[in-house]
Amino acid sequence: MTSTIPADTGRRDRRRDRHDATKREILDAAWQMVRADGLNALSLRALARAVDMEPQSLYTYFASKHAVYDHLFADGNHELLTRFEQIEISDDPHQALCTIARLFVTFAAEDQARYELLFQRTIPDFEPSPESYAVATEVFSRGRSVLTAAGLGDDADFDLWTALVAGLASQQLANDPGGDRYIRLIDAAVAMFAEHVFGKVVPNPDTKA
Amino acid sequence: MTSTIPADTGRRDRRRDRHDATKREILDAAWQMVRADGLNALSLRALARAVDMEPQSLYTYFASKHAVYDHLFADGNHELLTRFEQIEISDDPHQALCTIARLFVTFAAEDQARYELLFQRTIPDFEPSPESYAVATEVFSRGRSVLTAAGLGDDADFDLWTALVAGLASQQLANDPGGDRYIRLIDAAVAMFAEHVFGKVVPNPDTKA
DNA sequence: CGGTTTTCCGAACGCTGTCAGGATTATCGC
DNA sequence: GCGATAATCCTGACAGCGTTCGGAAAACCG
Repeated sequence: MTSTIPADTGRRDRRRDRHDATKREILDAAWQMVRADGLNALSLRALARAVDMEPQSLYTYFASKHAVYDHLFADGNHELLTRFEQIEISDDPHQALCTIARLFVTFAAEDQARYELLFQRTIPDFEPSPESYAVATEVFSRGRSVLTAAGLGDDADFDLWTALVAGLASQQLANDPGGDRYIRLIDAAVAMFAEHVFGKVVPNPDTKA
Repeated sequence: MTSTIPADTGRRDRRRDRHDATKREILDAAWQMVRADGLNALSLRALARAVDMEPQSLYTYFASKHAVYDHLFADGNHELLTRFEQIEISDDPHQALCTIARLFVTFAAEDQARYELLFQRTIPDFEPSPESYAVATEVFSRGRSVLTAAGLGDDADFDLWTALVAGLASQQLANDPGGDRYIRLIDAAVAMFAEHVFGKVVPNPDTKA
């Protein structure tokens, strides 16, 4: 983090570093609050209190409340993107689908507020900025490329896939938050999907009841 | 509407009738507003303006803003319940599944605000009252009974089913509001599900690439 | 140190849901 | 129809919200 080399160019940057650090601190506090009280319950006054500021001072770092949401949106997508990069995708199509489905559903189930922010339109007029949306698009295309690598180029198949995975995630959060009632259906769901799109019944010991 | 018979018991009821009529009028205005501006954008002051009242007068009819949401919640579930009762369910399991899936997804796609209210937790601290929740439960059990009639008694199968249908609905609203990009996948999705749970491959020309 | 930029805060505006108290209105028993 | 009663409505107000303005304070620069 803190470089020991006092570079020539590092003078003007120090202010920017401090600025970004404070920004990060505010965002972390915001995450904590939305996780505790829900996405829509976030208040700038409470957020300022959490970071020991007056509410107006937040406007030094964020142009508006929506800008805070926007950075949280980008945060969440970056996190998901990182997980995509860290994970190893099998050559076996069925296995690859299982991996990616599990990745997404568990990611969604971890944090209700984050899920709402990233995948639902919970906040009245919020629309991600182009920069934040670009991250989301990157995540999306990564997921899509895994599907095509598995031999699924058809748009309808992909839409069906996203519907299936999104359904598992949303039901998990809505009907069994903190549990695994729908998470443990992932393998069966993927098997169902694979049977359908690959046309053949793939032997899968995990799906046996 | 206006009965010509001045019944003996109809004296004290007239007040109640007027009361309920105004309530209905307020709720209709509320529906209109949430449909136009989103569920969370509803304001009691704007609502009062729409029905030509002072904001405080609304409290004669509803104990709080949440109470308004609660009645909208019950409204929506009643509507869905009505559709369930009006529709004819085929004896053929596959056909029955198609019907019920189409019923639900189109219902969801019709009204984003209603969908959020009924099936997502968009409003910070809203929780339906026991009476309203009872309607939702009734809807749920109707859906479930159709599934069992189709020969699906397994809990996991039912959860997979709800996830699939909910996924189609949520994706339709999120990615193609007003369109039919996911609605037209319903038959394919049901076929996929039927193949999986009934164990046999049903001939379905639609899923061919 | 002087000058510049960044950060912070006091005050305020219009909005929100909600409560208390009184006036107005509609209904009831007679 | 009249007085009593209950339902309805409005005036006024409170605390909280996101946000803006203008100036003070602080940090940084040469």
